[in-house]
Amino acid sequence: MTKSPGFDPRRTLTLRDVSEASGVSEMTVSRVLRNRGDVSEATRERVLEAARNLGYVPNKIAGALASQRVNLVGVVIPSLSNMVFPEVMTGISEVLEDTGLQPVVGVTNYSPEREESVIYEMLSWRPSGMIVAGLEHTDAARAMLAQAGIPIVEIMDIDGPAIDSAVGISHHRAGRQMAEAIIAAGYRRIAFLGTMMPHDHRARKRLKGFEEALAKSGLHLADREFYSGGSALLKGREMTEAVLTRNPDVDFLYYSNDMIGAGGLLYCLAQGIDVPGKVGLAGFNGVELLDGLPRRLATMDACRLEIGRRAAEIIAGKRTDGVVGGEVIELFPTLQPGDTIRQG
Amino acid sequence: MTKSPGFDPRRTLTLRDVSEASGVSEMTVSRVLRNRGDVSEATRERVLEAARNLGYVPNKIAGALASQRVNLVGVVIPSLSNMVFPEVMTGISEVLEDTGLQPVVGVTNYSPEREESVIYEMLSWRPSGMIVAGLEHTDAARAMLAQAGIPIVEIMDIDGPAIDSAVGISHHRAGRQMAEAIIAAGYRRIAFLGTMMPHDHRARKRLKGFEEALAKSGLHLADREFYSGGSALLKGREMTEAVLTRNPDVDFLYYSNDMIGAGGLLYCLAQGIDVPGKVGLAGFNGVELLDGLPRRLATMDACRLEIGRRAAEIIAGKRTDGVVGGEVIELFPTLQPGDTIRQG
DNA sequence: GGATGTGCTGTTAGCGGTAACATAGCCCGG
DNA sequence: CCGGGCTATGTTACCGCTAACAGCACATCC
Repeated sequence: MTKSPGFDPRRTLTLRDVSEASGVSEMTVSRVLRNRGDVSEATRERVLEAARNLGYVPNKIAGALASQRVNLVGVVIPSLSNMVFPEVMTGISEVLEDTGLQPVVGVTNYSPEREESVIYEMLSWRPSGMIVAGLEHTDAARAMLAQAGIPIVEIMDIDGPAIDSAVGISHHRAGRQMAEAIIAAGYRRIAFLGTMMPHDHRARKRLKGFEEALAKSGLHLADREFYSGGSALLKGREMTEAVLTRNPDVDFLYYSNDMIGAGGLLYCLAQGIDVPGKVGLAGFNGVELLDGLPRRLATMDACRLEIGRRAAEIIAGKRTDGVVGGEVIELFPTLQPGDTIRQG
Repeated sequence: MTKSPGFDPRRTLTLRDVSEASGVSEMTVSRVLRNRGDVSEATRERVLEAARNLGYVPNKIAGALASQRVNLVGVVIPSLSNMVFPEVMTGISEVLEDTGLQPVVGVTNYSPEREESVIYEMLSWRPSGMIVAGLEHTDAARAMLAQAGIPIVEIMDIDGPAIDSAVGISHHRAGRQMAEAIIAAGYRRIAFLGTMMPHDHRARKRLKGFEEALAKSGLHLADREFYSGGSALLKGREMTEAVLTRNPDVDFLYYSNDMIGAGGLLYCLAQGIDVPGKVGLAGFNGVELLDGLPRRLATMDACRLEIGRRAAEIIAGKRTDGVVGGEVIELFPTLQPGDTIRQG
């Protein structure tokens, strides 16, 4: 027994069904449904009513093939679970909302191979544009994107050559700035705690900038600790304990993201360690979560919302302009010292 | 000046281009690219080489239209930013990975109207199946889904009638169980702290079950506090302070999610309140984040990963089976007492 | 030797829409 | 009363690919 009601909608509906039900040509129905071209008010209503009664849902596959237009924007990001990309998505959606464009996300889990295949899949749907996180891609992926003939925006990072357009911050500079602030505050025995993912290029660039700035002041990392997987908050705690046990005279902990930084902060507070007096702490991203912690962790916001917005604007704009040249937009994150860096 | 290399890829490539480049018919190229039907090893290689050289990316729009098959599964969820749905997505992706099916997410922000339009958009791409969070939808949305002629799986919740299949837990029961555990532990003056979103039906059902269980023991909520927006961790803190100030003799705080529960826990610890002696706490979801907290918050996991997996399995299975009837799978969350409920 | 595969490739006819171009009715001015 | 310019609708030819079938060469079997 099927669960369908009285009449049988076995075959999926097409324009023809609506056209027959309303006594006009398929073309007229198409026009009504897309609000394009002139249709008399009378027929418009007749058609809409017929469509509604039948429960007709247009077939975008056919429409897209015929019109050579697809109102989709591919968004390729490494992960959904770290609070940073959802916010980028929010920015993108906000802007795309009233452009008729729709974002479609693909997740790569920081794997270049997976990214390549996600990009391939997406391009095979012939989207109107692509937004891809990062500047590092396989050669094949880069080639596909370059040849696609649609606007491409690489986001988050601008430390490197872009395929077309790019919107992001300089992670290298961000790392440097943080190091400078830490040194200025008088810390000298500085440790780094971060992810082990070889493909988190942005974390890597921050660390590089950070170390360069240390070197400029004649310093080098006193210790470093890496992790992968698991609860970032817990890992932050554990790593912090490991570093402070191994190296009790370390006076600053620089975390590659806020989540492990928060874990570290909670650990220090629980141990009664004087923060920021004896040990200073800093993370990266400016995630909302920090607002709820007992003490404000120093961080640097990554302009995530703004990056999403700008990227979407480029896609939406280019579609109308037909502009060819790529533009690179650099955003500047602000250092939020919070309460975990000594003032002075 | 265009940024294209030597030859000009102005027109996007089609099967014909590959067919001409390799000297076989379009059909043969199509067969090679899809690994379907017999093609001699010699031609297969010739075709693949030509395709690779040209940088050909198949047009799935055309393919889908011709074959009447779309390897997409629509996933409609209320939000990406609360850590619960990303995990569901993980489960879905895991299972879909090797079925040739691909998930496409749509986000509704807990708005029924937005959900309706997201569903409409998705159905217009004629996906192979749909996974939709929750059982509550507009009449129109429900009708569209029912008529679509594809497997529909409603997830997260099973307290109500499903359109087709459903995978989830009983939030009503979950609320009840938590109340029973709390009462059994000897708490009597119990407050609820949660979201204000009228469309978070699952939180609502948990509260309902919770109150019913209280009533059965002759109890009723001593206080309640609602919020919306902002950092959940911070809100949890603030709400907890508000409740405990207004009502100093409250001895248990039941939170509608782990994030505000975590905020509350941090607040209580900072205030030196005896947890779970003077005040007990419990949240809901079993998010990973809790692992990193100074004390383990009592919670109930919502089986998110498992829900995603099962839902995807139903979609993947039905496609091959052609089974019609809908199945309802109830999962049973386990109560994790943590350290914030007195041990009786 | 003719029937019967079997392995490979090509041909034809759409899939369900839409762009572009008719066409038909109507109003208008001269 | 005719040409011209509407507005409202219909016709035709695809969009790029694939299902289904057809064809052909060669091997196999009685």
